[in-house]
Amino acid sequence: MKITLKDGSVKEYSQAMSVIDIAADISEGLARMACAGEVDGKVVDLRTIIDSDCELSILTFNDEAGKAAYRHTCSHVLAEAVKRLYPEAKLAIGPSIDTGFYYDFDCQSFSREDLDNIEAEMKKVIKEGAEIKRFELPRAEAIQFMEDRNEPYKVELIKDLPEDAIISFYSQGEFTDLCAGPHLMNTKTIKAFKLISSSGAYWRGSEKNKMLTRIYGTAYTKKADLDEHLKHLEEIKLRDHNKLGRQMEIFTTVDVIGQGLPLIMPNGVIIMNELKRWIEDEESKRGYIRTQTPLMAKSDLYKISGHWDHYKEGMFVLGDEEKDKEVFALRPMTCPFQYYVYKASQKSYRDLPCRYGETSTLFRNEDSGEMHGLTRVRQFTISEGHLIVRPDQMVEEFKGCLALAKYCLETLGVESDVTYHLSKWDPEDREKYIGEPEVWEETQQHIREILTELNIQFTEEVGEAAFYGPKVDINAKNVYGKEDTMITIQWDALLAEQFDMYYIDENGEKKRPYIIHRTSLGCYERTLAWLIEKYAGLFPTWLCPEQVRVLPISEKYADYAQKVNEQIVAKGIRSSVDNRAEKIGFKICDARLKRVPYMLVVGEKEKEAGLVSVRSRYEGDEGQKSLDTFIQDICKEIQTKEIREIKVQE
RNA sequence: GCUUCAUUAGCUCAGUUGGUAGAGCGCUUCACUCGUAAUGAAGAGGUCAUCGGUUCAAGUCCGAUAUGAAGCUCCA
Repeated sequence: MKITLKDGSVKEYSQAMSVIDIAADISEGLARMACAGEVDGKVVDLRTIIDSDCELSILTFNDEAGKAAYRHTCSHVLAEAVKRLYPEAKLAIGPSIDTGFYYDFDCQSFSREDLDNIEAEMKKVIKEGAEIKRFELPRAEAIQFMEDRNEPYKVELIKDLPEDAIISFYSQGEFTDLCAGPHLMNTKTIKAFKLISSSGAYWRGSEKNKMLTRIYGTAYTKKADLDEHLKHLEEIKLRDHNKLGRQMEIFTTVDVIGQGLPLIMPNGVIIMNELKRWIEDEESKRGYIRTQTPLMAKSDLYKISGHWDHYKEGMFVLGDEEKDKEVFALRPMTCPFQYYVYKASQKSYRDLPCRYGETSTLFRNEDSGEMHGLTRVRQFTISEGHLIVRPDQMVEEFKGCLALAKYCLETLGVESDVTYHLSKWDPEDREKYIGEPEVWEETQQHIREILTELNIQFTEEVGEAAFYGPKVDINAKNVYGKEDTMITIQWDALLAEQFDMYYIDENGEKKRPYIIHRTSLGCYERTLAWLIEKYAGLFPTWLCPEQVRVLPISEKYADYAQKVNEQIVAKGIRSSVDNRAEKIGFKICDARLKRVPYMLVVGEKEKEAGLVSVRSRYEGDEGQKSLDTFIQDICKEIQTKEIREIKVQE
C-alpha cells in the first residue's frame, strides 16, 4: 500500500501498519512527538491500523487535534490520580478544551491543597509510565464492565450510545475509562501540566441534574510553555475590568446597595457620557428621532407584550396583584414604550421609516449567581432603538443598522475583536417562538443574504433568536475568553400585530409595518467593561477621564501652570494641575500610574519662553512646544477620536 | 439558582496550634522648592462584613445572612 505524507512524499509498505509504527518509520523523533494521526482528513488514534492507500499526517502538539489528544490523555491521568486518592469518586466526563482540559467527578469538593496532592499523584502516574491500551467491547459487556466498576455515569453514557456504536475503552495500568480517544501511547509522554482550579458543574450541563466536582487543568509539552501560559493567566487578571475598573475608580459596588447594582464613579461617568453624546449625535445624523419614555409601567402593558406571562420572573414587580389596585413593574426592555410613541398619531406610508432612539435604562432581575462586574448587572443603560418600517424598506434599514454598528466598532478600535452571529429559531422548539415557520425561514434568509452581500463573516446559531424574530448578534470575548453580546439587531415581522400598529398605504389601506429592534453600541456598562479590558485602562484620549496634567517643577511656577491649565480647560479638555510639594519625578510617576495621556512639565524655561514640555505615552510627542500648538494637536486628536499607538514601555 | 473559595485601615494585603491588631501605598502636618518613573520626618485612621453560637478567652473554631470571585446553569 502507498501512504502519501503531508509533504507529498510517499511511503510504501507491504503489510498493514499502525499510525505510530509509520511515525516511527519516518523518524524516532516524530514517533516521540506523535499525538494522533489524520487519515484522509479524519483524525485517528495512533493505534489505528492502516491497510490501504491513503493520505496520512502525523499530528503533534502543534496541531489542534494533536493538542486535544495530548490534553485529553492528561485528563485521564488526572482521573487515575483522583481514583487512587479518592476511590469512592465516580467518573463522569473529561474532555480537552481550548485552554486545557477538565474532568468531572461525583465526589467531595477539592481545596487548593487537595489539588496539589492530586498533582503530586499525577506526577507519580506519569513517572510510572504505564502503556495506554485501547480495547473494544460489545454494548452489553461494556455496560456490565462499568457496572462492575460501580461507575453509574459511565453506564448512563454507554446506554445513550447508538445500538451499533463501537464502544471503546482506554486503559493505563489499573485505570480504565470509557473513551472514544484518540490518546497518546504512554502516560510518560505528558511533560508539563498544572491543575488550575476546581468548581461545581452540573451533570450533562443541566441544572436539574446533580452537581459534580470539576477540576480544570492544562498541559503543555514544555515547562517553559506552561509557565508562559500561567504567566499569561496572571497578566490578563491585570486587565480584568472588574479589578482594573475598581482600581481606576471607574465603578464600585456597595453591599447594602445590592448585587448587580454598580455605582459608576466620576471617572466612569466621564467615559460613559462621552460615549452617550457621541452615539446620540451620530444617531441624529442618521435620521433617528429621540424619545424619553417611563422607566416603569402598569402590569397591563406587559400583559399585552407577553412579558407578564413569560418573563415575570425576570422583572422587578412593584406591588402585589392580590392586594393592590395597580401593580407596576420596572421595564426590562423599551419596545412597547416606543411602540406607543409611534401609535400616538396616525402614520402615512410617507412617514416611514420611523427611527426611534432612546438612551434607555432597563432593569432585569438576574439570578444572584449571574452578576459580574459591569458586564452582567441588574440595572443598565443601552443605546436602544426601534425602527418602524414598511416591508419594502426592511432590507435597506437593516443594512443601515449594521453600518451604524460597524461604524461604532471601528471608531472604538474594536472591530477586529468581534464575531457576527445569525441567531435563528429552533424549529424543534415551536413553543418558544411566535409566528409561522415560513416567515422564520424567509426572514432568516433575508438576513443571511444581507450579511453575505456586506461580506461579513458569520456563524449561524440555532435556538438563539428572540421569540418574535431572528437577529444578528455581534459578540466579543472578555479577558477570560467568555463571550458576551455587545450589539444586537433584530428582525421583527410579528410584534406590530400584537400592538395593532399600522400605517396607511398609498391606496388608503391599513398595513402592518415591520420593526427592527437594535442597539448601536449595546449596553454602556458592558461597553465600558469591554473598553477597559481592550485598552488595559489606556483609553483613546477622547475617552480618558483625565486627558492632561500640568506638572510645575516647583511651587514657584504654580502661577504659570495655572495659566496653562486654564487655557486648556477653556477648550473643553479635561486638565488639572499637580500642585503638590513633590519632585517632578514623583509627579510624572503618579500621572503615569493614573494613566494620564499627556503630561505638561513647566518650569523656569517654559515660563520664560511661554512653552510647555510635553511628555506623553504616544510615540513622537516628546519635547517643548508652544501651548497653542499643543492645544491644537490634542483638540484634533479628540475631535477625530483618534486611536494612537501606545509607546512600548520597558 | 447551584458548587467552591473569600471578606482584617480609603486601597493592596500580613496575622503561626484561640490569649483583645500589623505592613506598604494613600491621607493630614512639617521640612525640602527640586528638570522628566517614586525626598525625608511625624501623625491620624480598624466593634477584624453582619448576626448568632462554642469557649475563661474568638480576627482565628461552628452556623446563618450579606457582598465579592471562579465555574456551572440562565441571559426574553
